[in-house]
Amino acid sequence: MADVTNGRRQPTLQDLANVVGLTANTISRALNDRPGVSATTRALIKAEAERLGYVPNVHARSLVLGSRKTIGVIVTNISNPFFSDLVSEVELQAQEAGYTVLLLLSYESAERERDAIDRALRSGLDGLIAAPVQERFNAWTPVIKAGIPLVLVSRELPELGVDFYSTDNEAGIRLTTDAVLALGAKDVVLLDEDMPFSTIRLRIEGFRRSLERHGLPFDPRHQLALVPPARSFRVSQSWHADDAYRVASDLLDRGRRPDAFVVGDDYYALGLYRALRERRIRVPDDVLVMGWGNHPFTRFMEPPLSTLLLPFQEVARRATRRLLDRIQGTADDQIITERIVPELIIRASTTR
Amino acid sequence: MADVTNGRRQPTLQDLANVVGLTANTISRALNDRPGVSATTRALIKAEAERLGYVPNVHARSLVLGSRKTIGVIVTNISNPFFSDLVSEVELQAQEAGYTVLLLLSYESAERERDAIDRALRSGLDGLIAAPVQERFNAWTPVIKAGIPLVLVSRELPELGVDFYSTDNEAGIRLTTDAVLALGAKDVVLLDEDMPFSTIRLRIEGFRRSLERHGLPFDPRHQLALVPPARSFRVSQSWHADDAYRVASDLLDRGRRPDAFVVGDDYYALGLYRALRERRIRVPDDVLVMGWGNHPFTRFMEPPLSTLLLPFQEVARRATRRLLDRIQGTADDQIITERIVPELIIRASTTR
DNA sequence: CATCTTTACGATAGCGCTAATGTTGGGCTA
DNA sequence: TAGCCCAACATTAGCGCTATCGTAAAGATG
Repeated sequence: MADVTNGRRQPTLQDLANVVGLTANTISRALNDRPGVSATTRALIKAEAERLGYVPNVHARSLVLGSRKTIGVIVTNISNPFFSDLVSEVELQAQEAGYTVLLLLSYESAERERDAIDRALRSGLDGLIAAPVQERFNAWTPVIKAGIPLVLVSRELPELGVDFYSTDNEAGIRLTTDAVLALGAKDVVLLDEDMPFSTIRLRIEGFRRSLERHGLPFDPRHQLALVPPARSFRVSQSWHADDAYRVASDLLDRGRRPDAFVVGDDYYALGLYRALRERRIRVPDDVLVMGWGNHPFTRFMEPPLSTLLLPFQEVARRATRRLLDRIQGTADDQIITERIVPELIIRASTTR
Repeated sequence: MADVTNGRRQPTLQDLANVVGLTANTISRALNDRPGVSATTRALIKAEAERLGYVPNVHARSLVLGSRKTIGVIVTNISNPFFSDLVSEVELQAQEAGYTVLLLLSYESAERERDAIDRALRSGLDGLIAAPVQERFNAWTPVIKAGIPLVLVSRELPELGVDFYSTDNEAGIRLTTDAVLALGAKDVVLLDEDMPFSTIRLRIEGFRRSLERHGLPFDPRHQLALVPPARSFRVSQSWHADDAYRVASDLLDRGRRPDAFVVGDDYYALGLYRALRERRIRVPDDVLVMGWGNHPFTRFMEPPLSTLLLPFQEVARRATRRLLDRIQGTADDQIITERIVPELIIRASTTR
């Protein structure tokens, strides 16, 4: 077989045209199922393309079409099951729409986030789905300026004026807190991360309101146990559980004996369980424990942990659809803010 | 300020050239720090580019340079901590080398894998890191044909003749099995997935050899408990643990009382623990349990699970470096096959 | 002061593709 | 059979960038 590619690796449209005896344009129309080619030549061309292993050059195609059929996803780390589920679902949705996914990780670092945004801009993406690291929104303004559709998830930046999809943290904390209060808990402690995220602030605020609705006092010194921020976001590690173990142990050793714990992450419950077990405090008899996130191991904890199923798949689905609508120009010009209510999962840790 | 972009969204090199009064060529040289521009004009150009928010068009750049500075990663699902760690590390390494990462998921489906490969080829990637779904290698030959550097991880396809990096499954199963045998176990059961992967075959084979080295018989009907393949790979779920629970319960209810379990995934140990607990079989007093993977929850199981730390980060690091070497043409033409030995982590579940 | 070199830039071409516009010839109608 | 239409192709141009070569002016050299 003659080398149609003139020594180049991949055959081009022109190579195909030379072989078939037609012009590159016709080949392009044939392969992309555009009109203007007879059925027989179309078949011939497709067969020849297959035979030569022709793969269209996306660089050229992207250049002329102005699109790469790629959306970017910026999240802090995919070791967090929430984000891995989110990214998985985005990939699935994008793939079905003929888009591929560029993954950029920020590792909870503002600097890395800035870098990720920069790389996203330089990658010629059609759109971007992002869970921002921080409260400062101006890191994202270049994306807006560049006219690249942006949809935020998980953490809101209202100043940006872009679509936002998230799990409903307020509804979530209300569901979990009310569940233990309904069982008669009078002294509930919220064990959560000590970070200045809007999500966490919303949780604390919602927690406070739930207590007050039930006529219970809220004193931050008594009702809050804050876990120092995690140190590494690179790998799936259990520092969360460790830190929670330490914080819970301290609290218990200071003689505090709440009758219920509500936590901001299932991993905290893992550490909390150990602290309680060591002190022979029984769940649920002596204390109720309510998780957050429905991590895969929670069903197998002893006792099985009541927790909150976060609808991250649904968040991802809606965010991706919205982004694709924006990319394809089929979106209305309204700015959507949706918070999807999570689902309470009651297991033995809050059953009496 | 005059609209230099003629109504287009993003300013181009030409726009910049018009503003500064030079040619696009000079602008390009200035911005990319290539010689042929005086220091003063270079500074001027950069300042102007900054002012106008100029972002180079990657599509055009990729077309002329023939590279997109992007590597693809094909894995089955990122809900598996192994793969999420792998992808994270690849992203980190790639990013440091100035590359971005395109994520493609195959969900353990041969069909989806084929589609992912197809999309990878059409995405104009510079290279590809992949954990194949199946044993059939011909799905990957188009990648080789297209001349795109490919590095496999986790699952080997020797016929392809490409670099391969993995954790050492044989060494791993030897480490875990020998650990329980060293404690005097005489009747060990391997609880593993019932799938035709080379990794699992290697585990079973290594398990058999370990038994025989210790003068113990290996009868598949007694020493093997196989868990049906997982049903969904989309989300982080605990079907693994469920299935293992069922298989272990069956085994125990048939009256089998092995003195040690070695499992192929920490999630199996989670289900196994429950099956044992329900039958008041104590770990480690009545039976030893050895995990696999060092999932973040294992330290907090009761008793803490001995397990195997899989060096997925190291695998990712080496694979990425090798791929980048291949892309940049700095690799020798040898085909590397490396298996990195995992690290045994002894906890209470195998302590007497 | 003629010649050579160097610096700083411009002019041109082309990467591989698609969109827009031409061109041809065969079939149809009146 | 003149006139028209339309399917099936070709021709041309251009997306935004970089590489290559060309050129004018300034400086170096004897």
